[in-house]
Amino acid sequence: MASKRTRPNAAVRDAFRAAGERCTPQRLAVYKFFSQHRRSYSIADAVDALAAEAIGQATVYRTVPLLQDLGLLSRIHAPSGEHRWVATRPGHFHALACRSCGRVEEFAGCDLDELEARLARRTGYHIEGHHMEMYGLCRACASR
Amino acid sequence: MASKRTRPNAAVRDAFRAAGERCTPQRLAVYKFFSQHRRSYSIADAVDALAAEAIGQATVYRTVPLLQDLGLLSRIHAPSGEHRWVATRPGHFHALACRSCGRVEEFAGCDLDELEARLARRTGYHIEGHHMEMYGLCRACASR
DNA sequence: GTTGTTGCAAACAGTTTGCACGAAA
DNA sequence: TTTCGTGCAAACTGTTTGCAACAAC
Repeated sequence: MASKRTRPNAAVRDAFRAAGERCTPQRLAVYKFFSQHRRSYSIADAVDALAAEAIGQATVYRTVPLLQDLGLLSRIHAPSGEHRWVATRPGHFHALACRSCGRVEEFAGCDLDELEARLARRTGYHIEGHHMEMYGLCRACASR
Repeated sequence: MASKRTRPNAAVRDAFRAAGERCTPQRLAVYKFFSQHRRSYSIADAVDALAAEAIGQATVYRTVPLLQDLGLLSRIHAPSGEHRWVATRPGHFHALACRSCGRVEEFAGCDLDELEARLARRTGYHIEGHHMEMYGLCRACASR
């Protein structure tokens, strides 16, 4: 199950290579941090945790957008406005996030094509994409 | 049409009163700034523009969340991650935003109830809400 | 060997806060 | 007259950058 969501080191390595980016232990560690659990983290979380491996905060700040460009990480918006990050498979992605523990479920089918077409017709906009997230409480947090 | 989207001073005044908040010229000016055009602005935009009326930035920073609580302002997320704000009617709100000029169209019907129910069933989450935005280019920006 | 990456610390930007004054109720 | 809001400036938080040493290729 985890193998469907996260990628083994070799695959991450290939993603770097394909993009002409160097594969360093620090970058692998940043990806590993975010992909260890199926949940979102703030950059501060990552900086704190990775300091234990002597990885500097500048490296974390530089690596997160890189992983995003490679499609390995996605930004989500907590209801509070805070930005958080989740390890994801490349491609269209939506999150259902628990606002209490940070746990995240991915889902793909969002059925927004028809709504998009209708809005485009009504407004004359050229619609390029959308951003959608659901939030609430996971089963464990709800029953607490 | 504008009267449907923005509110006359008296209505804004009432919104403050109803919430037990004082109605000051500064607060009215902040709301007026955001509601003047059907588009989104960053807080920096508001600070710059309102400095001309001798309104301090702390006041802007304090007033924006207040207007949000009153349902007069909504936060949207530019694809870049930047936060922007739009004057809106209270209630369920979605934005279709032009990423070039900042113009915003409101729409309400998002048809996500069924998807929400399906996800809740599948994941066991108690879903409290969602966040959805569309972005692209408005007609004017697309034909340029 | 060449080029890109890292860690550090300093710089920077955006946001919040303490306080004395002034305005709303 | 009391209470709350405002403006200013300082403080604070989160993020970015310059640079010398170092590691990937």
